[in-house]
Amino acid sequence: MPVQKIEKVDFLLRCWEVFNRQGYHNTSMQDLAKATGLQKAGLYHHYPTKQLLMESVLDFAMQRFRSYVLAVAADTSLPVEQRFEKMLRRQRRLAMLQRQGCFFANIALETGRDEIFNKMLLLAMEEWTVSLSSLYADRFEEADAVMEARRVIMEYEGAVVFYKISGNPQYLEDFVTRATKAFRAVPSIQHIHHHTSIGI
Amino acid sequence: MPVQKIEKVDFLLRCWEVFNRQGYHNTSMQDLAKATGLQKAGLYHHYPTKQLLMESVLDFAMQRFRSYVLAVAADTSLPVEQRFEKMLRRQRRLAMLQRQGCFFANIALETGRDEIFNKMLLLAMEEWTVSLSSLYADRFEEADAVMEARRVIMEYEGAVVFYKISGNPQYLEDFVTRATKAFRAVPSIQHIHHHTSIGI
Amino acid sequence: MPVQKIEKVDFLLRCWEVFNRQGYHNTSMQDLAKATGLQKAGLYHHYPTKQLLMESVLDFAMQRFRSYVLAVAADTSLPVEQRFEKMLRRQRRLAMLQRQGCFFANIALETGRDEIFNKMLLLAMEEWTVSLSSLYADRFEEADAVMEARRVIMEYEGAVVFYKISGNPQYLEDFVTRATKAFRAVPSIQHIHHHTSIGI
Amino acid sequence: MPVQKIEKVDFLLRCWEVFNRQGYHNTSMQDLAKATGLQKAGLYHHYPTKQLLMESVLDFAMQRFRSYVLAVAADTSLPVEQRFEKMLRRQRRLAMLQRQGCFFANIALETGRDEIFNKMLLLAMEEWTVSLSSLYADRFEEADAVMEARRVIMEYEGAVVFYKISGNPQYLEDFVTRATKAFRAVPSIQHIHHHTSIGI
DNA sequence: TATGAATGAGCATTCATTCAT
DNA sequence: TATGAATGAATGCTCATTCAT
Repeated sequence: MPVQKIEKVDFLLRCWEVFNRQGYHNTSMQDLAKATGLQKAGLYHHYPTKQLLMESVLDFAMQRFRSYVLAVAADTSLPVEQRFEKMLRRQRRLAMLQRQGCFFANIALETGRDEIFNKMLLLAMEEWTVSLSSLYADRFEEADAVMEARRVIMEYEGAVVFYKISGNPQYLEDFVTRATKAFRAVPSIQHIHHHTSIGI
Repeated sequence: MPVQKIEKVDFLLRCWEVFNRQGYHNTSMQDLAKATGLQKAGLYHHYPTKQLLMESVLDFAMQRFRSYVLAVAADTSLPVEQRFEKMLRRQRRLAMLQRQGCFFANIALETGRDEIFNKMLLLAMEEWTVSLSSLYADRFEEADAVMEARRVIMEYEGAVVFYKISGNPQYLEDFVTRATKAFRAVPSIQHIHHHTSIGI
Repeated sequence: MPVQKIEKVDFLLRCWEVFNRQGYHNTSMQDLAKATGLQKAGLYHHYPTKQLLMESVLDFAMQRFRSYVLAVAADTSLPVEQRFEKMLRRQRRLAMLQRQGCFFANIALETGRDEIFNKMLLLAMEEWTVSLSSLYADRFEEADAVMEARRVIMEYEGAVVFYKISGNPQYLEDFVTRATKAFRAVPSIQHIHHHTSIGI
Repeated sequence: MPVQKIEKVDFLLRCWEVFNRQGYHNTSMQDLAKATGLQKAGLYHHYPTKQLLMESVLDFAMQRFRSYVLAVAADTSLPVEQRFEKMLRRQRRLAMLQRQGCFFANIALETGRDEIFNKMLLLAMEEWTVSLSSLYADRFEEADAVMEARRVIMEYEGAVVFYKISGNPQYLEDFVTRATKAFRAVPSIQHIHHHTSIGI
């Protein structure tokens, strides 16, 4: 019963854990009630349907993803390369929590055809892309940066598939190594721009 | 002797369609009965549990994937580049059938944590990797070919995630274009070997 | 607060009737729903499984047996012989309700090998034995009183078997007559004690 | 498939074991098929319904009971007391086979109200009574012998109830001891008759 | 004679949801 | 606001039985 804000966060966190572990359809309101300590009817007091509850959870998951992963990209106190690697490492760590993989992809593949959460999920994926592309913008032009960011996210999602069915974290580790090395291999264009602007 | 109401292949195909459309947990035996024209109890005459039925469906899906996608890699009547592109195009076409994406990834992300189909799924992904790496072997050494094949499959799976929540086939199209171009950009080592062997 | 559709005692009584009439395995939750006026799902709100429901019913049956049959043994307002006969008559009456016989024996023979209700059933039989032996204590020493009580209960259970397959209440009637006569034939040791104590 | 006589006996024996272990309602045709090695449809080839199959099994059980237990009473090569004890010992041994108790009583209490096997069961119980009373005829007049035989059978059935829920064979052992001792305690009237007839 | 396939009804149990208090 | 009680529909699975071959 989220009377205070802190309790609401805790409530959504627990729901997120259950949905992430069991999937959307395989999670019952009963499961959520048990996980949160509320009565089943209590859930309906706050969220009129399971679907709307899930939307709140997706929203909550995006907020957490933003502050834990995406925020790294904006942390200008670190050099770009370090920010890039740190982001990927955090994605990886997230996927390995109880071997749940990527929450967004889990729900995407399970419910994509139902068109039920697609709007939120696509927004999440696009925000992620924009965030990561802000790092690639140091090395590529705008359009290429976005494309490369999306490509790396795709690769990550695929790595998660291999990880999830094998339980082997090496797939994720290799992904981070590979992507980071590739990132470092591209020379910064910021530098060039700098020189140019100074030169003139 | 067996006076079946439906051919086994046809039966499994219909089940595959339903599972692919609705996912494992969200598909009921009733759904499968309706789709195949059998009674619920009739399903149980042939498959003792839903899980074992799904295993047969996974097996069937792998066979079809083998003959429709993986077989292309072995078709030496075509040059390597054409085989590569043809394979990816067929993967893409498969994903776009009723916007179902990749059957293996769908089930992987939905049931991965249950460890229920992981063995079969991992075998499928590895066979796919081996098949695709046989094309990369034309450009890379053994180890690198495998790694590059796996990387491309991962990218494909990620592209499918984007496709599934957006409905936009461009994600898949771009993937095919990108991967094919990258493949063509790498010079064949067959050529070099040839020269070398002749040179000596 | 609890806005129940049916009183708990009434609910358990109806379930007891059904189980007693049809046996454990041959009674479905549907049968119990119909008999109690609840929906099937409603039953599960109160009892998580059929087995646990049955345990509650067994408990309820024991309580009723206690207050209807066993209580007679403790009613010191009646002479021992009358209490003895009254107890047996009440057992008999119970067995003849809808020709159901002895609930405990019914369930015992049906589910005994499953070891599912044995603990409760044995407790019931032992309590019954203790209760009846308190009357025999007027005629026998402790150990013999218990043995004789158990023997008479056994004879009763056998009489019920004959009654149940024949529908002929004479078997039960004869049992009551026989046991009562035998009881009366044994001289009270209370009496002897009396004389002795006076004699000294 | 009882092609030969010996196979039919074996078939019925296996069915008897299953019914005795699981009860009538809790035994499925599937269970019987598995136990006998026949196909389910094969069972229906020989017995049109489960109920009729059970009737054959009851018949078979009675035959076996006759030759294993009741036959002892007719074995005039042994003195009456030994025949009596031997009969009870065999009953007891039968009840302890896999702790199944008395087949007739099991089915009686489970299905008695259904009136479905009562005719056969009552015949069995009466034949048993007659057989045992032939031994009591050595000690009692006709009517008393029958009554006493019935009473001892009842006591046995009750002992089986205690045995089945406790698993403790002492209940059966005590029954045999008690009944045998009581039998021996009654003087033979054969002797008296002899003297009388000779005397005149 | 024997059997694999099939079925309609039913099993214990769970679902998302509603409602009176 | 919170909850115990209730529900109609559905879940995976089993039942006794039938039928074509």
